[in-house]
Amino acid sequence: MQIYKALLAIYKPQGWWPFIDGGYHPREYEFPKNENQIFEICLGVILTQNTTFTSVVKSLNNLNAVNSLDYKAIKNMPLDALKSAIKPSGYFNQKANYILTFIEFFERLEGRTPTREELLAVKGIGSESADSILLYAYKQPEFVVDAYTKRLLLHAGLIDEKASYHTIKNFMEDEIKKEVKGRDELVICYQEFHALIVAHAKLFYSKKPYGTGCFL
DNA sequence: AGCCAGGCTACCG
DNA sequence: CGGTAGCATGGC
Repeated sequence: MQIYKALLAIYKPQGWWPFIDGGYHPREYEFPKNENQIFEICLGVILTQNTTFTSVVKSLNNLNAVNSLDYKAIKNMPLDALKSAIKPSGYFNQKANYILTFIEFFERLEGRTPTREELLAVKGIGSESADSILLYAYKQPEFVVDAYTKRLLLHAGLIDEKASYHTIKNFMEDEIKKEVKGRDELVICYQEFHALIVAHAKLFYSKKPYGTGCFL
């Protein structure tokens, strides 16, 4: 929580998850406001796997340009057109299939919030994507662990080199829960904390040796 | 030129 | 189980 407070003071609220038509929305936590925005987040989560978000924005804009930024339209796109649209995000063959598979899952939900186990059973959705979808699309208190989180915590001496995703996630959630009470407050803290880690780590944990210049 | 990006699956031992 | 090759484009 010391790290969280320091990052928040320096970088300010990040306002994740950004939407392509509205960008970031710091200090506004009522998003997503409708089913289309929920799906846009899920789509962004899949596209951003091992990819920069700027590349994802290009893909989302490509889809939007052909009026296909919703799950019904994507389902009706020719597969090649979908692959072409998401090409900037890389792994377009895999991701196109992941997206179509996810849409079938999303439709079967009929607006219901999925469980973590259900999400993990969808091909293309691993631990980080499941938690990102739950935290940002469905406002569930699930901390998102990514490569940056592990690098930062390792450099801070708070975790072991071989700590698993599950171990790191539990560590973060336990520490945060000591101080943050209330479900809504927890969700906001998880959302901002992960976003702040990314903002900070882009600057100090992208190049080896990781952590060079980190002032935390 | 080479490394990294807001990972995941399949397959290996 | 843990470990790793393959996936692919774009930016620096």
